[in-house]
Amino acid sequence: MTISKNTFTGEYSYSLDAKGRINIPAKFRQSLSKNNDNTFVVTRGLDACIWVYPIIIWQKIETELKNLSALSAINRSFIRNAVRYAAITPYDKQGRILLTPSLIQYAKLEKEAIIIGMVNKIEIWNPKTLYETDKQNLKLDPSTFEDLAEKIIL
Amino acid sequence: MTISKNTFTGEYSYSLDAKGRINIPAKFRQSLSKNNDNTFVVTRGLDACIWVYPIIIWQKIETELKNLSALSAINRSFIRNAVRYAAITPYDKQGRILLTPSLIQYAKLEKEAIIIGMVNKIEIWNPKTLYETDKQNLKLDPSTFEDLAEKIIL
DNA sequence: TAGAATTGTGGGTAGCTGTGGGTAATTTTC
DNA sequence: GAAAATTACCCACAGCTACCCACAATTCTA
Repeated sequence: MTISKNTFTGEYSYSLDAKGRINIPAKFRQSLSKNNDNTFVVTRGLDACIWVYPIIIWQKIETELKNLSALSAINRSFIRNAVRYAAITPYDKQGRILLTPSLIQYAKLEKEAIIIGMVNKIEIWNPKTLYETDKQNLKLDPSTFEDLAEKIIL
Repeated sequence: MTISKNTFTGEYSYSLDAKGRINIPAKFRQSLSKNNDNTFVVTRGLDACIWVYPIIIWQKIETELKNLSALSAINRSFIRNAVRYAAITPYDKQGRILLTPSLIQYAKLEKEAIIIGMVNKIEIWNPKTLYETDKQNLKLDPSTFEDLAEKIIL
């Protein structure tokens, strides 16, 4: 099997139910390597969305965070935010994970949700917020985009 | 076999069926190297068409995207747009891949479709759109072509 | 040139996926 | 300690998808 594990791509539309559960696309679950024990870690994204990591990827991130210098104020605040809202959630028999009320509120999630594979992690968005963020991003420095595009897209 | 692997040339006319499946020309499938597991990746092209990559080429792109830091908002936006529309699709016993509704809509595909080999990737076009785009391109500044000519020896 | 193999296209179906809801166990509150 | 609220786990089911087979047209082969 050459398909890479713990790698996610594509955009999907799913719905958050009354209990705060949301389905992880079957393709994403199948991409999870066995040692993840059907478990993800959810936390606040740096954008107004929820980030979902396979647990073994998250563990690597935690180790890296520990190695960051504790002297820098930026680092301290980043670590605090990244770790503070993180929750471990195995998915149920139907493939759903449970989101915390705090995260649902942070991402302003309502019933409809967009799930995006971001290669090594997954993002959950309110469609409106995603649209607004896309619009904002168009204003970012275009030359940086072009540099990236030249380097990466074949 | 002297033909180089994962290289595609030529133009073909194929049809998209009611289920969103489209045949990949046999010559293109035969050109795929074994480690692709009969699998392509489809995504949005920069023009109004669908790009089809052999999966091992796409995986190189994924690896580079994984190495971009998520601390930068520009990086996040770039990754999101690069992978958002990408779908991994192995071809079936008849040699067809499945296109997502989103991509079909983006390329305005109807029943008839033109498939073009673009060396390291494949393009799928609505014939009308292709014709219009060709016409537009003739109006482009010819100096752009000359710039390219200096970089690429035909 | 006749037969064999391959190719492109259409369609059927079993099993999976996404979504809702129920219930017993557990925790919280008074 | 009892009642209320919350949580964890289970089942149901409609719709869809992946996989299979069929077949005509084309290409290959001897």
